[in-house]
Amino acid sequence: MDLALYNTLTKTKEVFKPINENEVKIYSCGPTVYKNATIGNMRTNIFQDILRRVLKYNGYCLRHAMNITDVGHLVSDGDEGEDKMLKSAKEEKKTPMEIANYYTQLFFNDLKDLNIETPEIICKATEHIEEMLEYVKELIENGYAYETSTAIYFDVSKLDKYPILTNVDVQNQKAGARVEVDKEKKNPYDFALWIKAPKNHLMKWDSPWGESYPGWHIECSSMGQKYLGEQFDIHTGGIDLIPTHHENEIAQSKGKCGKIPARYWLHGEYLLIDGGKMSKSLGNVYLVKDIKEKGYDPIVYKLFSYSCHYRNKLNFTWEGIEAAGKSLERLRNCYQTNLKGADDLTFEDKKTLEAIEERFHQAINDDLNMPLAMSAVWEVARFEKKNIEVAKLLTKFDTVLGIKIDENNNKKQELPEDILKIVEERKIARGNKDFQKSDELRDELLKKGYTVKDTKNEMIIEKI
RNA sequence: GGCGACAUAGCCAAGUGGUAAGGCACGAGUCUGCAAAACUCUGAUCCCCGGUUCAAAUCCGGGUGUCGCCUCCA
Repeated sequence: MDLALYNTLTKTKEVFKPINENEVKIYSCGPTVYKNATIGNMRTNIFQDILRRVLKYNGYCLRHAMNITDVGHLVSDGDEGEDKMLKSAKEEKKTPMEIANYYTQLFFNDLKDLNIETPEIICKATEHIEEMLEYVKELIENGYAYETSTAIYFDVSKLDKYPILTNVDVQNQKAGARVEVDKEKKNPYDFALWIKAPKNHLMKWDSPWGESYPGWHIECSSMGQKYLGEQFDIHTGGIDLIPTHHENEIAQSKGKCGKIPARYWLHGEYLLIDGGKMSKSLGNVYLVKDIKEKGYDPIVYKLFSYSCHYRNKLNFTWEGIEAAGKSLERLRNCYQTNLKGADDLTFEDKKTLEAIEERFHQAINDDLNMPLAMSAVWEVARFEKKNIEVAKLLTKFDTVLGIKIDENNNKKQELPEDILKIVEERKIARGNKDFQKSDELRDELLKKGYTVKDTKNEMIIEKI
């Protein structure tokens, strides 16, 4: 069954054909570790995780690299201004390295909470300064870069076409309409490859141009090439990276080796908050931590994101999270029910399940259509016959979903002794059909923060 | 000003030519001493107008509305 992916490069859905038959090489633009990753960032990571899992479902092996930007990301891409790492370091009175390590750790904690697979290769910008310098030198040798008093710039006019990802008329754009123009730049769209460090600049390295530091785009080009080669299969990132970062990565690669670094470019759309953009000024920036603090398993957010295709905007609301929370609970319950199910499956049943599995596979292979795939998942979850084979199929689906469907919602909790005592009393009262006392004890448990659910055979006590 | 996306039931959303997936909420029911949980059932002709077609939510034209990008951003 063919896997089709939407390629930003060609603006069409294409059948995916890897360069090497069995190993798919992917590069994902990772976090800039000077601040918390938001649930918006995480939507992109979830999308990338789905891509990984779908490729594996189709039998591919992966070589997936993701960078950690711990230097070189400027406040303004107009090439002046502070490095973000330095800005945070100053604000938090820490060294840039401390800041980077701290937020890198938080980032990986989020990935773990969301059950997102870690790429095979994690590469830090600060550990690849040599490679970046080499890359810039080659660009100069190839005639694609020039030096000014402040930086080494990439000369976009040397390219056959720029930009290629978006429809912008570079010639007729008003240069400097909103940003101050560096008079030494040859073209308004020229961007900095390497920047000469001002005095007192904290993060800087020796280079042929004195103490200096890398521009934003060069890290991805050089690390991508180092770990995946001059051209690899898939490059991913958020949609906002298209016009600047990815455009310039392509420019750099063309200047160095004449190739566009990846054949397929996949971009995840934005997450909206209450119908609009997430922004600090609106006070609607949420982190994974916030979802946890509201009492939800972070995986609820992951399941929530499956309600919408990755190339469409998804509107985040707490109502939506509540809905996804219910769904996750039901799915896990269904799995447990099937695990213990003893219904026999007929030949027809098996054929029905196979057909659903087929639909699931088609959905994920149709440009990772998770909303459609989920409808197949629900059909299996609601399958009238309860059998371990059904549970196994759900487990198979979960290799793509990654929602830990086999996690038991009702796992026994350690209850304090005073609570256990009340529970025992209530069991006796119910045994004697003393429902008045039973209800009183239920109220008492509620006051102490525990809910009670009576099922046929047992009493389920849960902490609120 | 330039570029682009979207508009489907109360909400989140699939579907891109043959008479509308799925989830949540609501309502009804089964079960239960009750409650909760669980389970079952129930809902839309697809922003408006015009056109193409045997046939359109789906294609074309024109409106209206919402949002995003063009400065850093997943």
